[in-house]
Amino acid sequence: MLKNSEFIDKLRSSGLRPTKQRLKICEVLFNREKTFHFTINNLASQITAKLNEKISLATVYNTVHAFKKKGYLKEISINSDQSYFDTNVTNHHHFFDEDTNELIDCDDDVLENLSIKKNITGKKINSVEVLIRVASDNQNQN
Amino acid sequence: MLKNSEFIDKLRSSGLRPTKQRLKICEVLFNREKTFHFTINNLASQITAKLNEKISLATVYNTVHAFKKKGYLKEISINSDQSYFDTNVTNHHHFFDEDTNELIDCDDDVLENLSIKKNITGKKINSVEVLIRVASDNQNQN
DNA sequence: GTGTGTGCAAAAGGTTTGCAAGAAA
DNA sequence: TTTCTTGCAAACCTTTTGCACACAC
Repeated sequence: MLKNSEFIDKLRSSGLRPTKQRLKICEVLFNREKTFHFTINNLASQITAKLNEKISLATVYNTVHAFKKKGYLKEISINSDQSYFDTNVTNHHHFFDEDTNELIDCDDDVLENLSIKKNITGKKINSVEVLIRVASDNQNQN
Repeated sequence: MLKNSEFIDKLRSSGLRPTKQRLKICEVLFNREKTFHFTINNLASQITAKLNEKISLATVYNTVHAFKKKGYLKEISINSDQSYFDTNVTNHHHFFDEDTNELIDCDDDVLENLSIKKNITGKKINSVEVLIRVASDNQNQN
């Protein structure tokens, strides 16, 4: 629940100009109690719905990528036709509900003592992502 | 290292007609010592290279999806502009080398005692995928 | 003023689809 | 002969790009 002036500071301190569009996007992304997951289209719709205003898709893409680069957003790996992002940038994992295409955060106690015992020589680990795919219990798979 | 007649049986028993194209794709995918990772374009190139023959991209897509559906292939979740598949359909995890866009299988001892302690109510777990992104140790991330 | 950001439309790139011709059963 | 499969091109959809205009500094 940040104020507009806080967004302006945040952007400026990252070297991003606080433009009208970026502030709108901040408002939709960060001015809420809980973190959440979204796709670009998803986000564009929310901007239109919440703010009664349209921002060019190209600008939404630009901004989301800029925010990701600055560490304000995380991209989640799912095989899907579109990219999912998360405003929760802390280290955590996900359930993916294949019935609804919904992403759900894992609580810390879902995956206790996950640890990587070995690594590729000469490489450093950038991230460890666990995705647990779930579906309705009585669903016919085929 | 399967023979052609084995592919024919395998396909027929899955309800897939053993067409010339599917057998060629089987040959490239399964007639080798080790399992491997590929993208569709990747696979199409290998078909052209190894068999000196071109198979329509649409057919490659069809076949790969049919094989995935039958459980002969696994799709790997990576945020990338294309889909990665694995001929190793056993339960295992991956490193993804962000420098080279290369997938590498995790040995079993990389992730010991990984276990899911809780699940979403009313859902069953279809899969648990761990992706460890790595990059060159001295790479400047920005 | 200078450099960055925006927005539109067009392009790109991977994937899917429609449909007619061909092959398997 | 009936059904499934192939192959091509076109369609599709998400994402990226080029460029002129506008805005932040």
